[in-house]
Amino acid sequence: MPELPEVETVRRQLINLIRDETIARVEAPFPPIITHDLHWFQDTIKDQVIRDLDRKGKFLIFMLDRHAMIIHLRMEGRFHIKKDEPVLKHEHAIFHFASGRNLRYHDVRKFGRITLVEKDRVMHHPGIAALAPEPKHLDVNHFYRRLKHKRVAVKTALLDQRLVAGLGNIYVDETLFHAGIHPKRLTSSLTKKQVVRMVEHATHVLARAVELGGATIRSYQAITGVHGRFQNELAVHTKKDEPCPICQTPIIKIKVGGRGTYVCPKCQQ
DNA sequence: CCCGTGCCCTGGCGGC
DNA sequence: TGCCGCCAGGGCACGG
Repeated sequence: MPELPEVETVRRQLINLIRDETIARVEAPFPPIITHDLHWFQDTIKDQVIRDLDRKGKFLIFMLDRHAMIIHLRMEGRFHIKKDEPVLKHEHAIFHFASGRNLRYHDVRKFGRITLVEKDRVMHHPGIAALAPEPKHLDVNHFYRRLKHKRVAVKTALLDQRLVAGLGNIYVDETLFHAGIHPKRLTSSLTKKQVVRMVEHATHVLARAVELGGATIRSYQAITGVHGRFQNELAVHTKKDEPCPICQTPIIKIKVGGRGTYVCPKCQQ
């Protein structure tokens, strides 16, 4: 669920809490979260200092001394800063700092992944290497040409991080609503004008959501006690049977590419 | 190469 | 009240 705005919110909040902390020890009660031999990971990360926290698409990148730790939160990964509290059921990695505090990675569904690479190899991480630019940095002509040559639903294309980075289920539904485009439309049938409009709305929706600290729906929460406010501005996502904010027609929920999708059947043709 | 499907995983919810 | 079965979904592996 965390998409670009939620991951960016986590990044902004977390960096102020962990910058300059030294990682003294790592516990991993559920080792598969870490995509390496656990002992190698623990030995390699030990004594490195957290210098910065970056983001590429939905990936968080902890910049250490010699290595970068790349974390994808997937559906419901989150972080908490704690001290001596007991380890909870869904805390799958605990980074103990020399200061006595620790950073805990919490993930009920265990979908998230943690990878450690040498700093100059970040761009070789397969997920990051394949990332397209975010909407605000897209070359619209190039994007339009790529869409022209595909035979997939536009929603499927917008979710494909190799075509455009940062959008997930929530922001794709919102983008397509504001652009007045039906999620099942084939990308090859879109006009240049529609693609331009779509990219503009994606850019705007993401920027506005970042401004509001992301959307808090279902389980997403950035850091303990902190809630985003973008959910108050959602036009269609999660709004089944509620009136369309433009034409009052009830919003319907359909499936597109296996994903739950909210649409105004009148505004989106 | 392109596209569709299934997998990972668990809490929550609907149905009875 | 309790239990069963199914759904949610980002990224990736796999197969046609």
